This record gives sequence, structure tokens and C-alpha cells, in this order.
Amino acid sequence: MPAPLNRERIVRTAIRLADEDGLEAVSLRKVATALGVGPMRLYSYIASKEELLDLMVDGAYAEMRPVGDGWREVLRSLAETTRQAAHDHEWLADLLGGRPQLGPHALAVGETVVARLEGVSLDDIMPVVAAVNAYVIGAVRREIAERRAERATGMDERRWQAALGPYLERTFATGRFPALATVVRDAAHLDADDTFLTGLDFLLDGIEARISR
Amino acid sequence: MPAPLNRERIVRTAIRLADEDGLEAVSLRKVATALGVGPMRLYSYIASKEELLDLMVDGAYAEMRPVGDGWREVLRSLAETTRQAAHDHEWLADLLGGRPQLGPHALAVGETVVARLEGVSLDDIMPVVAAVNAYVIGAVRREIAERRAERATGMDERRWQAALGPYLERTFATGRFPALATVVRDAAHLDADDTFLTGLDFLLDGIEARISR
DNA sequence: GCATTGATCGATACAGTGTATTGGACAATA
DNA sequence: TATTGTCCAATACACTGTATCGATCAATGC
Repeated sequence: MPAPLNRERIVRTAIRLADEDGLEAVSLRKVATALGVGPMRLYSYIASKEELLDLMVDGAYAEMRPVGDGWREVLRSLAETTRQAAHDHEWLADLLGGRPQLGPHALAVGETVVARLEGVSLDDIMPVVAAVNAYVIGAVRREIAERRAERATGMDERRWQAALGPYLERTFATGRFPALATVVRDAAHLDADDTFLTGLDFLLDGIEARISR
Repeated sequence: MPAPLNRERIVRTAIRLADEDGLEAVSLRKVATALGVGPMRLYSYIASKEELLDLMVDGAYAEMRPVGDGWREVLRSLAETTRQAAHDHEWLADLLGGRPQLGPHALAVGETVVARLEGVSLDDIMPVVAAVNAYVIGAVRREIAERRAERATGMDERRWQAALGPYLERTFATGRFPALATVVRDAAHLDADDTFLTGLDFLLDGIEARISR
């Protein structure tokens, strides 16, 4: 008999399974089997699968370490550490924003960020942090979704256009989306990093305008 | 025998079920039953449940009508019409951003937006639209998640603090999250509309700075 | 020391899921 | 008329989350 069962071991196992084979590989039976116990044993430690998913998310928050001096650096770091966590745990993109994050590690991240937001007035803190979080969640979801789509349509990840070229080419050939076609065909394409950072800078610039008002 | 079966009728039925009882009420069996056919019939029109979900999302895009003169109004309108769709179809919040949106109605929304973005240089269009979309998706997800949590913890939706007060009160009483506690306790609280619009304005302000450069 | 109670935990069971497969009815062809 | 091919419904499979029940075993009362 290995270490005794507890919430943390259950959550760690679930995270491992999700890292390896995606969120749909996380079933209570599989988690239980990986731990060498019967499925019903888990219900001594968690109330439902939903709670397990919440605990997994909070486990991911435990890896996030926002740092930096000054509000801009801190918010940027919050964004990047969240994005990094989603890269390490792609299933996080499916769960982020899906329900309020009130676990201890999520609150700890929030505490660290808020505590370092010098120069931001009390009433501005919530809207500012909420906006950055919203942007990051949306951006990370799209990024992971694109990554999966690329992976699904052959292992080519060189360029969007090459991957789903046939479909888009055909669609644009109908002439129904001329403006869109021009952008996709002729505009410069940023890579994932630059896209993320560019959007983040838009937001931080806008926040700066408010802050220093 | 009613109208003949087709994709559109299947999707409309699935959307109705999701509107009424949430996304987890959408099973192929239930959709089929509502249409008076056997479950397997649906596979003549859709390849999998995932495809049905994609079609539902594209169906929601069909209701979005971004309008306005000038890039700022258009982007604001895009944000608001997306948010409105998620209010009309809460399940949309669960699906938005989860996979690339390439259906005809989603592309049509993109076309409308891009076509109206006068004054934005070609290379800026994609990052700008992507940023607004990312923000909206994240913001809407959080908003819907909060709404559900409020609904779950009793029908009170007056104030966050009142709804999950006990848990937060207890947590803050530990003194581990002093900065967070101060913000939650003492800062002004915006309602959902203002929170959404404030964050959106941050982003649009930041975009404006770039555009007019 | 023995009987009884109470908690603990595994196995079983249930209702539901997405979807593969199979078999039969019917239309079109030879 | 015989045969082939197409369509569609029913059955079946493997799996899900979780309620329930029965047995095991420790602690308690006499």
C-alpha cells in the first residue's frame, strides 16, 4: 500500500492524466484506477467531479508566480504566468473562466497581484485586474484552440493558411468575405507570442491612460 | 410527419434545448427525441456531437450584428453583440473560444467588422480584432460564471459579498489575503455592465493609441 | 470476554452518454 | 421476377457519474 489517499494525491493524479491525455481522459474511474482504489473511494475526499475539476484548476494556480515592480510589470507577469500555466496544462484553457476561482492558490495569486499594484487607486484595482484576466483567458483559449486545430489537421504548424488552406481558400473564393480574405492573404501574420503580447500591450496602454489620470 | 429533417432543424432544436436547460441537456438522444426520430438519424446530417456544438455556436453568430461608424464604434458593437448573444444563450459562454470559429455566420461577423474598420492599417486589423475578441470571450465567461454561481447559492443576486459572504468572510478572517480583503471590502463595486464596459474601454483606449500613431 | 453498535469501504447497480454495427425493409435495376 | 443496393431503425458496446447496499472491522457497553 502506497501513501494514504488524500485530496492532494487525487488532484495530482487527475492533473497528470489530463496533462498526458487531455481533459476527457479524466474520469473518476481512471483516476481511481491510477491510484489503485475503487471509484467510490474518491467520494470520501471530493463531493463530485466538478469539485475535482475546481481543485485541478486551483492546483494550476499554485504554479503561477506573478512578480515584478510597478503595476505594469505585475500585470504583465500575471498574464504571462497564466499563459505559461495553460501551455503546461492545456486542459486549463478549457476550464479557465468557467466558474469563479476562489480556491486558496487562486486567491493567493490575486493577493500577490493586488498587493503589488502600487499606484493604482483602490477603486481601479478590481476593474483593472478583471480586464487583464478577461483578456488573458480569452487569448489563451483561442491560442490553445488553434494549437489543437493545427495538431489535428496534420502535424504541420508552420502556418495557419497552409493548415486549413483548402477550406479557407474555397470559402474566400466565393467572394463573400472580401475584406477578410484580404486581411488573411495580405496582412502580416504575427506568431502566437507576438499576438498575445500585442493585445496585452493594447490593454496595458489603455489602463495606463486611466491610471495616470 | 413534420418538416423533413435537416441540419438546420437539428441545430435549432439543440439550441432550444440548451437555452432551456443548459448545455448538459443537449444529448443526441434528447435532440433526436425532440425531433421525433431515432438517435442514429442525426448522424446522417452531422458527423459527431462536436460538430453539432460547432454548428450551435455558428448559429449564435448568426444573431450577432456588429454595426457602427468608425473603428471604435464597430469594435464596441462587436463586443456588445457578442455579450448579448451570450446573455441570450448562456451555453455560448462555455463554447466561445473553445475551438476556431470558421462557420459561415462567424466569418460573416468577421467580414462585417473588418470591412468597417476604416482607419486601421491592414497589418493592425488582425491583432486588434483578436484582442477585442479575446477580451470579450474572457469577460463574458466570467460574467456568466458569476451569474450561475449567484443563482446556485440562492436566488440572491444583489451582491457578491452577500451571496458567498460566509466563505469569503471566513477566508479573509485568516489574514492571509489582506490586500484582497481590503479591495473586496472597501472598494467600489461596479455592476456587470460597467465592469464589462470599463475593461472594454481600457482596451479600446490602448488600441486608439496604436491606431493614431 | 462477549455482544452490539457504528463507521468504513468495496462491490454492485442504475440511468445516461456517444457512436459502431447489424439486420431488415424497400426501391431500383437486370 | 430475382437481385442488388440504399436507407434507416434497433440493438449493442463501452463508458460515464454517482446512489445504494452489504460486509467487514473497530470501538464501545456489559
